[in-house]
Amino acid sequence: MKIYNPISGQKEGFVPGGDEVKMYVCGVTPYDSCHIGHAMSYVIFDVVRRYLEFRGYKVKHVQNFTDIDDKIIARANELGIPAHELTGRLIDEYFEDMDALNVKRADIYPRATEEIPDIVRTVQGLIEKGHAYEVSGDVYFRVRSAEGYGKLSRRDLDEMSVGARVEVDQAKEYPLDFALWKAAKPGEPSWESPWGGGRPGWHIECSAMAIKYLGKTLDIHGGGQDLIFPHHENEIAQSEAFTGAVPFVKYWMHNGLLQLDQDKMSKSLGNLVTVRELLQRFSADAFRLFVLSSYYRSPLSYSNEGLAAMEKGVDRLRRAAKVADDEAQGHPLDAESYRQRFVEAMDDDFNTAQAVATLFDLAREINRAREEGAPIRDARRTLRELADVLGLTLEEEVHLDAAPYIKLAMEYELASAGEEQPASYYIDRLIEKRHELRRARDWSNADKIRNSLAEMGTMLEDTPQGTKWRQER
RNA sequence: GGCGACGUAGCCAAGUGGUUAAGGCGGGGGUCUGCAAAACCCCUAUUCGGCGGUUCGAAUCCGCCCGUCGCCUCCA
Repeated sequence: MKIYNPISGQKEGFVPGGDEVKMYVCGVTPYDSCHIGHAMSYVIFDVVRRYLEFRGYKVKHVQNFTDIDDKIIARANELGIPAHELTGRLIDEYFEDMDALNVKRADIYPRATEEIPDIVRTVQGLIEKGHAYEVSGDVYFRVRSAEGYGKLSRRDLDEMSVGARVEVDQAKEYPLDFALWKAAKPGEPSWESPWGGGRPGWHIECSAMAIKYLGKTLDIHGGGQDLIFPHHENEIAQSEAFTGAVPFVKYWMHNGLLQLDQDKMSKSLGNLVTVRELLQRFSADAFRLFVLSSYYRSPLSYSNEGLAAMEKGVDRLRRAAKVADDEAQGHPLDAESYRQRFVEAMDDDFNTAQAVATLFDLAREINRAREEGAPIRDARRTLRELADVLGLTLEEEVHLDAAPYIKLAMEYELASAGEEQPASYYIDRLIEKRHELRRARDWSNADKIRNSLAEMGTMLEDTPQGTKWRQER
């Protein structure tokens, strides 16, 4: 396997440090609902994790919640609730959203507020080693003391136009020094520390938690490209300074950002689509396919048209994965070459676009073999297995409101008012009715039923095994 | 201003030195069907933003130009 390493700028062979792949993914700061940019990132790293497991690696996956920061405090104040109540609520929502997207849960989800002792210990260690200093209750990291600062984001301290966009804080020794610990202002949530009441700075909790749960050296550390600077650069600086182990991370992975209407989708710009809004219109499979049809490092532009196209595509895969096997005779379709292509693609820095293409080719081959009457059971199983590596369930998500179907069934005297069978019951009745009409060669009335159902998104297909229906979104 | 990406068919998107430039969506034609739908088959970029250069050979390497975007500030 090869993974692109942003520090060297090249794809490098993947060799984990031990038996277990140590993987850390930057989690969310829960001050608002998850949007599809987050979803994209977590889908990508979910696939990284699934693929590693598929390849036989044992993976320990840790993902944090930064559940204390300025925005959380501001938002909680706005809503008039304690910060922990806000974050608790949003973390629950996060899990619901990710479950709906079929994102596997990480092994551990540490929260900054529950790791304060370790964070304090880390800050203290950095002070003792001369990499950090305290100024009236705040503690800053001494960027100048960090070996190779800027190696991830390719920045040179001397060339950075300090203060060009941010006001320089006079308390710091050096403008780019960043806060490890922030003294609490009155009324803010705070924790005790050797420097008085306060809370952790943004970057330190990731280092403290990663080191605590995964050790001094991580195999994979993931996040959005927007985290490269300053977040990940600072994580490297403080982690390496604290543990002395270099590198802190063997393979950094950064996903390109999701764009909407030409701009990056972000909370601060307000141009976002939440995961819930997305899932009202499209299936999780369609979204995953959308994300996985391009390279994880490239930016991607969200559009409803694009998602709709993926919905059609995923439908093809679903059908191929579902088709009946019958009692086919002859040489079974061998899907081994497709599995190989899939593995080859994924081995090359998770080339999911090629992997997806392989799935479509296999689907076509399955359909063709079925038409020729060859056994396809094994091939279908392979399709499902490979789809699962990409987190695609290939299951239809049908939840129909029975009311319009009852109404239609009543027109044909197939139901009476007050009945409450599920929608599928009435669809079956209507299909039977249509059969009668077709047997009587009353095509126009038979077509009328089919058209009425189609208007509700229920599409009929006449096959040798009888009439089947499926629901379109 | 500094750093970094990217520009491939109607749309999305792989491919990064050498047989016919993946795949999806859309479009056209056909097979099947009462008609459809689904599925399958065929077609849909002689060409990879533009101009030069290196090379036996470039979408792929180099230079310049044009255009788009991200980061440099909270962000997945």
